[in-house]
Amino acid sequence: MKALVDADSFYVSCERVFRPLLNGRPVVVLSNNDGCLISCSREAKALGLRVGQPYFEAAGLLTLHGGEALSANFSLYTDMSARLMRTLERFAPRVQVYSIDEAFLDGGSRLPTGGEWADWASAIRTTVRRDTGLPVSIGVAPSHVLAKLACEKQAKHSAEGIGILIDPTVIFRALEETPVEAVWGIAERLGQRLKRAGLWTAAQFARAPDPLIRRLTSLTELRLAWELRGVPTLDPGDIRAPRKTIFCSRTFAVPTRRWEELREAVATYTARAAERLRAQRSEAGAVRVAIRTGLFHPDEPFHGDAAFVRLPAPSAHTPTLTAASIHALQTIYRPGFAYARAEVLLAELSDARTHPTNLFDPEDEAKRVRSIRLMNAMDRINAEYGRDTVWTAICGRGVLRRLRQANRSPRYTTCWEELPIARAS
DNA sequence: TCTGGGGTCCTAGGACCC
DNA sequence: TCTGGGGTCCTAGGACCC
Repeated sequence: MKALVDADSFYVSCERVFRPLLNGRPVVVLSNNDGCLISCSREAKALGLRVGQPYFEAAGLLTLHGGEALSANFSLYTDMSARLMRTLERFAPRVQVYSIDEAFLDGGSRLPTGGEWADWASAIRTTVRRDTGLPVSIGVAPSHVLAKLACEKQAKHSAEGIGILIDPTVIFRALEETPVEAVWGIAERLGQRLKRAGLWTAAQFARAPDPLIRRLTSLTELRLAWELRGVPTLDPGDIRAPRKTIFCSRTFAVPTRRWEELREAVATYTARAAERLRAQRSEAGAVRVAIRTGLFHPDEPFHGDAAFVRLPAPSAHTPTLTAASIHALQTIYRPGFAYARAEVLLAELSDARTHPTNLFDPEDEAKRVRSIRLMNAMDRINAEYGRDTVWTAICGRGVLRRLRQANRSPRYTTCWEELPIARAS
């Protein structure tokens, strides 16, 4: 049996833990630059607001109903997520962290059987609420996709916040009531393709012959069908496992035509990505840089391009990676365009601990060891005294580094200066 | 005026090899 | 008219997730 634990409106709930006055009101959390909605409270959803919607479309309605929009505070959310996952580890031998706000708990000898699933799930909800302040919904079923369905279709709509899909007739009824594009892993495009072939509901999809599914879609969707039949075929992975690629990108608060500013941005994103690279003890074998102009200005000429550069040897050394990414940028930059976004991708990652020692060139090897020590020192200083305490000069302090964040809450749990203060009254 | 930032997996097709 | 058969590796792009 699998259980999916999913925090309700996670980012909004994190904010509410420290500002209970936000409870019961329409609240949204915004993406970087206060661009889009990335989390909506139940009350905000009731107003018709949706994740992904641009903020300027939602602002009026939100104000009208006494709502509030908060800038994203990822330091807070990341820390709250870690607290949530630690709490869940008390309830199952195996916890697979699937995203910042979801985890699968896997059945084991410590889990109850039969009719006790609801009690077990209920205990999890109570404990998480007490220890972290976060509301969660829980779905229990024989496979990951069914657990997700139990969570989305039943738990989220019930007062208890718990959905159980174990009995085959109950499962089948739930599948009949679920449109095929509401299945986890099937979105609009695939949904249309399946419906054109007559598969309108999750039940029809699950019962379709394998060759038909395979002809219409890929292997991924065939596995989904098996999951809906109650056979686990998916390994949802764990976000704490080492990443295979590391990505850092931003849309600029103000577009730029200047090479120097673009170079600063690319250098900065490379440094950020390299920091995460070292945190997971990896090295990158290649760097990919992409830039593009804005998407929403039809009068501005469009240009977008990407370049992939392979390094002579895998590296986690920020200056080495930066030199590669700036070289890549040089090959794609075209003067005169108003660039609105840059991306840096570190690829071909390998384990830094297995980097072969260069026995034949002791000098080169000594240089490599020194560079690792330097990077470690930089990371430790920035961890202790704040992210931008030391940085490489090419990153600059340019305008592109700043984001619009009109309404960011304090980093209540990760910054001494911003701890909440309790006063006796 | 104002539209995010991460990831994963799969497939098709091109280039190349013998 | 008729133009092999088997492989690998790489990349772009599609589709999905939160």
